[in-house]
Amino acid sequence: MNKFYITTAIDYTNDVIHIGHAYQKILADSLARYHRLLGDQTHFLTGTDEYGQKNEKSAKSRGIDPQEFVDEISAKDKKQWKNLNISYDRFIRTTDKDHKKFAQEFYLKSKAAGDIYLNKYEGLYCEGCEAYYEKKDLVNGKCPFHPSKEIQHLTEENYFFRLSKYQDWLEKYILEHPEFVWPDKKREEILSFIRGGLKDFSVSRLKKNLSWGIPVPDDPNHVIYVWFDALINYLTYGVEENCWPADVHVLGKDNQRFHAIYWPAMLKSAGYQLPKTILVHDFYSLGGQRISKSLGNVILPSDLTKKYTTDGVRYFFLRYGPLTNDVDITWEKLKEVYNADLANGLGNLVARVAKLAEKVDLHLEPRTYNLEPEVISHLNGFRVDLALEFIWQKITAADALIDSNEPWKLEGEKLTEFLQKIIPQICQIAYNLQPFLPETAQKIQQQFSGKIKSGDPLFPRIS
RNA sequence: GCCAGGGUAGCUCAGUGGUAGUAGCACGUAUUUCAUAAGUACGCUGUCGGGAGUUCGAUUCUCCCCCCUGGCACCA
Repeated sequence: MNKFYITTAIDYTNDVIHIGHAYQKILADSLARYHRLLGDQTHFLTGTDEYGQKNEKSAKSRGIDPQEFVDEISAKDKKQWKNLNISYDRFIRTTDKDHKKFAQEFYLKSKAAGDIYLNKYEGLYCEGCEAYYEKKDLVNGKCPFHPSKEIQHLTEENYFFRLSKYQDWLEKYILEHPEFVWPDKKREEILSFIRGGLKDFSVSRLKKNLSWGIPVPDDPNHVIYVWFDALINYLTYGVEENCWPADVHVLGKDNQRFHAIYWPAMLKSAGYQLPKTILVHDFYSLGGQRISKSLGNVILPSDLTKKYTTDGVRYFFLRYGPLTNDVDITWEKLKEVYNADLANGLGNLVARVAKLAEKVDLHLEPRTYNLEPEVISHLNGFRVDLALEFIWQKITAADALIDSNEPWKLEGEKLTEFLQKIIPQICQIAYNLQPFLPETAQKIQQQFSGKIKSGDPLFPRIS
């Protein structure tokens, strides 16, 4: 039996997730469901990233304890995922006990390898961004994002990870393993970044400045920097479940550098195998605007599912989502796709055939179905969009077959005969839809088993 | 500024050295009535970003220019 271990990025808990994050989870979920269908021993991990200054600050502004704060956000995220039918096997939180322990062990392993050392970090610090800036990045001596705040000149003692040591090794590794970063375009970006030179990065913060973090195990004055700790979540679960290395890390392009550069170097340092593929997807924009809290255009996945159903949203995202390109989303487009592909397409096909079958009181013998070779080949290459496009061609073909046979003019034996031909085709379509639209696939399979009845529309048309 | 990828029908995009597409949506016409005013068939529209060059011939190759997007380290 094959093993398949897939992860998503874990979401930062300073605020609830939005549709940008949702694309990633749905994508990973459909791949996980696909591998379960293949019979692979599948592990699907998602979760939340809960330490760091932003979390601590957000909690303070609400006047509550950080743990209480991240508990709340984490629970809200989980609700969103449930609403989208995300079939994760574990929801990991970086505040989980096993993760804390594992992250500390990892840190020590990397240190024992000689890759962690103490140094001084000097820099221009913006409190709003909770980040250091180079002088050249400032606008009139102020932070470009928080011009009202004063830039602070800080010196802080940090532990550093010796990333520079891994530069040549990593470049060679990526060249020799073209499947390591997907798609190609992103791999080129990573390579050019590596060639620009890798600098050591800090992996700790002083506890007196930031207490909300995992303690550095051999220095009580420090906590582990969020990035270093967060990446390790994949390994925490992977080692426990004995499914490391991961087959796919699914993440957004904002995270590609951390996953494609820091993470492999960290793993190499601590003596672990590298994940097989880093799948980097692009972003949604909303009516031409970047999705962001400050623009006030954040949409929750639950806002969309209310109107378009869970599978409706899954379909739209998977078929037309930002897999290898940024994609602009509008309510208008969503409605058009819903009506054209789901109501008029899949839903109507099922409805018209079910009604005909009901007329002759048809019973069908159970049959087995299989994934189409084209679907398999597209999914092995992560192209959920092309897989769905292929399935929709089958839907159109089924509609055309119905029209050319005019079954509504047939009666008795002849009608039964035709239905026995067309219904398995629809069931085959439903079988292939399982990774993408699990509820709908199941409904169709149920409707066409045993005594067939016409029922409520799968996707009522929206005007 | 540097690097990468793009600019093709109203929209989203595919594509090729021989006056563009088997594409989907939208639109139009016909047709059908089993179905969610759904389906099917047929059709419409484009100076293929601008200019120059190579070529018998370029949307496709080369050069220049314009525009868009992304990356250019501690932004989960």
